[in-house]
Amino acid sequence: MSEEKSLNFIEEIVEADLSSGKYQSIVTRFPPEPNGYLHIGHAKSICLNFGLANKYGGKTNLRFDDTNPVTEDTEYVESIKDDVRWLGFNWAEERYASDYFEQLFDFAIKLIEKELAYVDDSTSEAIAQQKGTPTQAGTNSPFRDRSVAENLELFKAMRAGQFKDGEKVLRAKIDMAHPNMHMRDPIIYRIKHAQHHRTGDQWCIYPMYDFAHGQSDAIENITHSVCTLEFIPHRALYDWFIEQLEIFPSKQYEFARLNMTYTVMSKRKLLQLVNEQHVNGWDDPRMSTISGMRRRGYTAEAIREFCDRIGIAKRDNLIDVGLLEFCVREHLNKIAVRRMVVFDPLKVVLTNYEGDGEILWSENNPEDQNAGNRQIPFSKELYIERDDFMEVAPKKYFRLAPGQMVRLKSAYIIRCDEVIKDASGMITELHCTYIPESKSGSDTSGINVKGTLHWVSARHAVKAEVRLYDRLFKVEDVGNAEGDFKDHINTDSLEVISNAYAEPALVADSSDNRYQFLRKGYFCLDKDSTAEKLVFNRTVTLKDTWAKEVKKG
RNA sequence: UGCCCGAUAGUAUAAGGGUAGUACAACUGAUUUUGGUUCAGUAUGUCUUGGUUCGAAUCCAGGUCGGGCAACCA
Repeated sequence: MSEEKSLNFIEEIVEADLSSGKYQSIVTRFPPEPNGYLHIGHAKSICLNFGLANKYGGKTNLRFDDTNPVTEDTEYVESIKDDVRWLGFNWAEERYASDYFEQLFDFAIKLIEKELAYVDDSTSEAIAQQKGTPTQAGTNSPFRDRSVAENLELFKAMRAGQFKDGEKVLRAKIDMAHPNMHMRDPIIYRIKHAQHHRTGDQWCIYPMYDFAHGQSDAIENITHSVCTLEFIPHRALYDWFIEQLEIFPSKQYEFARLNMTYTVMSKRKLLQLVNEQHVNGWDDPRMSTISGMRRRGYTAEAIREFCDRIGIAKRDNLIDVGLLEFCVREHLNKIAVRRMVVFDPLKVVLTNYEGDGEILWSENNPEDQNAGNRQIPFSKELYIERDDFMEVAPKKYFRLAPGQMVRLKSAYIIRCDEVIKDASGMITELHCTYIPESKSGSDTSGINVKGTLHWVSARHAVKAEVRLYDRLFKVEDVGNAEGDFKDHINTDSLEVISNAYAEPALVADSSDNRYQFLRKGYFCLDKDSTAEKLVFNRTVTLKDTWAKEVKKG
């Protein structure tokens, strides 16, 4: 008996609509504006919209809400399509609000004919003035009572390009005293002599969001139009247009957008980070964009799992970025092959080791027997991690220290005999003895050690660059922190290790390969890699209870 | 001061009149050739005041607190 998973409030609505017979099947849509790259907040919406259709046997359209030519671009269209596909979703149809410009224009004509829209010559300042305030009713525009004929003529003249930007707008005629500000004769068309990324210079008037979104939903027979909370006050308008235009009654439902600790989640801010070069582009691995997370090594499975776990509700939320990292680790632990890489090398000489060296074996992934084994060369001179040694070790320190023993992973137990320093007192190498009977797999030494270290053979090591990322912001709630969000940027969010030493089995060929660098974290190949130099991104660290212990003191 | 949303452990999210549960985070311990993984366990919660009811997180009323709404943005 598997436990029935509880439904979120939107699934409940869908199930009710299906069981009441209101709909036989559902149609949803994911409606990005192509003016920026998608971020993890969009992933939540994508998983919701596509997830609903998948679960209830419906379909989802990808619709670009491209009604503002000034900010939009095909570069964004392409990136958005890539990201949605990468996340693992297939849209039924690729649509554009701009596909409907002619139809939308006709809708506007219909409204004018019904005396529900008028051309207004007021300046934008005057219109803002007329709107009133939330607590104060607005006032009518002096152009509100133009005749249908005059409105028709003027609106067509607007389309024909007879006016300059801002000279005239088309407004819905509703109620300037309405308690909902959005119902106070909202602007539905404005003049913009601008090149549109798809329609070129075909149009010089463009519909506003409120006059495009709901109608586009209706045209596509969207049954459940899911959006975020800030559109709640728009719903009245959404419904009003559908009713007046007598078109398919799509319904809008709102859920709370995703906020995440140590992260900004607005296209405007992300754009600013890119433009002002606080990061290296939209796909910088520190960015909360889908493309950034992809480059960093997060998997689509992990992101989908995350979206599933955070749930859907209507209250504002701030999700711990740690949950995302948990999902990433959880997936990577199962699929990543293990390799040993030393970031900050300290030479170890095995004084009693004779011969040219030998080949040892180690498992590629202890979580997955099918992942097989690999060969690792072992020799007299090795590198270990500098902070895996302490001259004066505290209690409970299981790593190397003078006189102390540790196991080298998949190799032998060694004991530290002597610490070699240079003139400045800097430790340059460790002289150790190895225990021949302690070889992994055939250990007859009877020695038990608490610590196991990763290592590489000095002679066989391969150099690689490793990029370590930390959170981009220093404060938890960036959105509500004092001052400008850029004041809180973590200037130490990128650390580059240009000469890490890797075992020779680390010959990455694709960023689809996921690695766990033993005791270090999960890594993937970066696109900056060349034949001469491999570059790895740290996707996420391993959980580190020892570091926590040290911190506690 | 108008209209609209919301309020359950630290953070999220369930329970739809009948035992407040789950996950992450935290903390104990066990296992471990990764101080990883896994496993076992602990602590912490219904905004408030009334009402309805045998019984309220849930229904009703008042309050409090938080958020949104006055772009020719979406």
